[in-house]
Amino acid sequence: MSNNNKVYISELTNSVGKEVTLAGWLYQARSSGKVLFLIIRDGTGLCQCIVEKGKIPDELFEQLKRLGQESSLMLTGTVRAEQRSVGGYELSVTNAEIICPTEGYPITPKSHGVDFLLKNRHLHLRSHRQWCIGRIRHTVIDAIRRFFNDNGFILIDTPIITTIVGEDQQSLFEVDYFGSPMHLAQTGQLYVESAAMSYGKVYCFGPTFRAEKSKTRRHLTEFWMVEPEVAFIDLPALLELAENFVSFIVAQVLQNNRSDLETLGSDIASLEKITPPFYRLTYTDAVDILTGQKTKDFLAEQLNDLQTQKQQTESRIAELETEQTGQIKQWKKDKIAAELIELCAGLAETNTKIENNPRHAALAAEFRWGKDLGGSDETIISQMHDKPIFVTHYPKRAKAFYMKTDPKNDKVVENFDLLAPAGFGEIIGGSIREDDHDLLLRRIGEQGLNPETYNWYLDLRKYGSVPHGGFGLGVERTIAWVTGEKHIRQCIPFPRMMDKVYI
RNA sequence: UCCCCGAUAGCUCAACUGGUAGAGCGAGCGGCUGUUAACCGCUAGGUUGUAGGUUCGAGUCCUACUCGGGGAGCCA
Repeated sequence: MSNNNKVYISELTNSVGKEVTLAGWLYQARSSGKVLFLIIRDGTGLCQCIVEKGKIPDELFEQLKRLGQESSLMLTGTVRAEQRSVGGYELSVTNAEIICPTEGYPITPKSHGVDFLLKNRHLHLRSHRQWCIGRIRHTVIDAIRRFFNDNGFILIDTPIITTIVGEDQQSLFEVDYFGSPMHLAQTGQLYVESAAMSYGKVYCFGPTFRAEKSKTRRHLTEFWMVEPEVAFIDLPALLELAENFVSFIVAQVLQNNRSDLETLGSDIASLEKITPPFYRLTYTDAVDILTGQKTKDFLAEQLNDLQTQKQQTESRIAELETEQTGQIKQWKKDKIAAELIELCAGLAETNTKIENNPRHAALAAEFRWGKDLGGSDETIISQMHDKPIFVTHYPKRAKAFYMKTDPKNDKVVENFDLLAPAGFGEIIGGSIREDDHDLLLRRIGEQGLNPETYNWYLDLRKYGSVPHGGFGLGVERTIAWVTGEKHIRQCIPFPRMMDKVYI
């Protein structure tokens, strides 16, 4: 077969009426006697290919009819616009070449469990949803680089094997470095700070490792983080940078991945609202909100909604169960059974929320100034807003040693978290850094860290110290928020979770 | 670290208070010229996570363990 007319599915719009060759994998196949409907994927999209008996040799028709899912093949035919077809185009096949016939591909077009799919992650990446998420991930990462590169930032690659504790000593991954204990980087921040004193505006972007014993939908032990750092910046300007940055990422995804977002069922209308300015709250405001009547009412209303939702689901389940016992076709029964499984899963989730609601309400009401905001507190604040929220000026004792004490109030630091809206929670943490040598040294001591390890970091405060600051954005959390994907593990090709690495 | 739930065919799940282990998908064979997770007929496919216990009898009850899911805590 000649490869001269080979095109990608994404380019079919330019080939209507022409004879072309597609090379790809069989994603799905249906047959209706003398017509085969083969859906092909080639990495750029899906295309339904029509094979009619009589238009190709009989022997080839029989081979194609028996072809298993994920067989690789090349199909030649004429391109036609077709509304009914996935992607909007169809290929009327005139010739075909089977490259590798496949039998027993484990991931079928039916539903599968989480564990099974993670064990088959190397194959699951081919599935349509995962493919869409991967394309959005690509856009997010490209947008991150583009934003900083176009705004005068210099990329600095920070080390992965390191001696310093950037965040928390409990969550370090130890590495045996020729007999000496070292660990994997929890952040590149301290290194980008020194680079900021050379270039002014810098960022690092790479994998980050945290051995947190957190088994939640928002945690990975290996994740990607981008950390800009700017010399001569104050907190208001840093917030402005962060909101422009996040808005740019969302805009790029909306521009480049609209069909992926649609496939995933993402909330596009909400994403379109993500423009500066974002909401700004101080930690103290947040505490007032959490302990105030508004939150009480909000949670009570939410509980009400959940109860209604629960009742609706339950009556629907009862309805289906009655229907199931009647005289109906077996396939119809199975459809009902499948719907029931889905409804029951939804019901379980609603029940968990109902169970958690009073607990979260109690936690919020009893919240006292000085504690770090818990996961549920963040969720509540984020649910009460339709745009991202900056929470600034946290109590000093809940935060890392390098954050600058607020000159106007020495109980708080000049930091911020950015909470994504609609209950998603934190995607950015950042701060102005302590630039006074003696204050920083004291903070290092207070945290029980060894000052000698930080000699080079303290040097930055000895030789031309300037006000500076930066933040870190979690890539997978951002992708999960933008796509509406429930679990962060779907947002990285090969996830590493607490106690669990599949492949 | 704690709490809750689960483990049955390759996959997703049934099997009421203990009584012969089933269905769909997938696989194989056959039918159907416009299917959208197509449909219809037939066939194959199981030591019910592991180890013990109770019982005439255990997928079902009890104990321990292993693995998984969800949540809490903790944490960007």
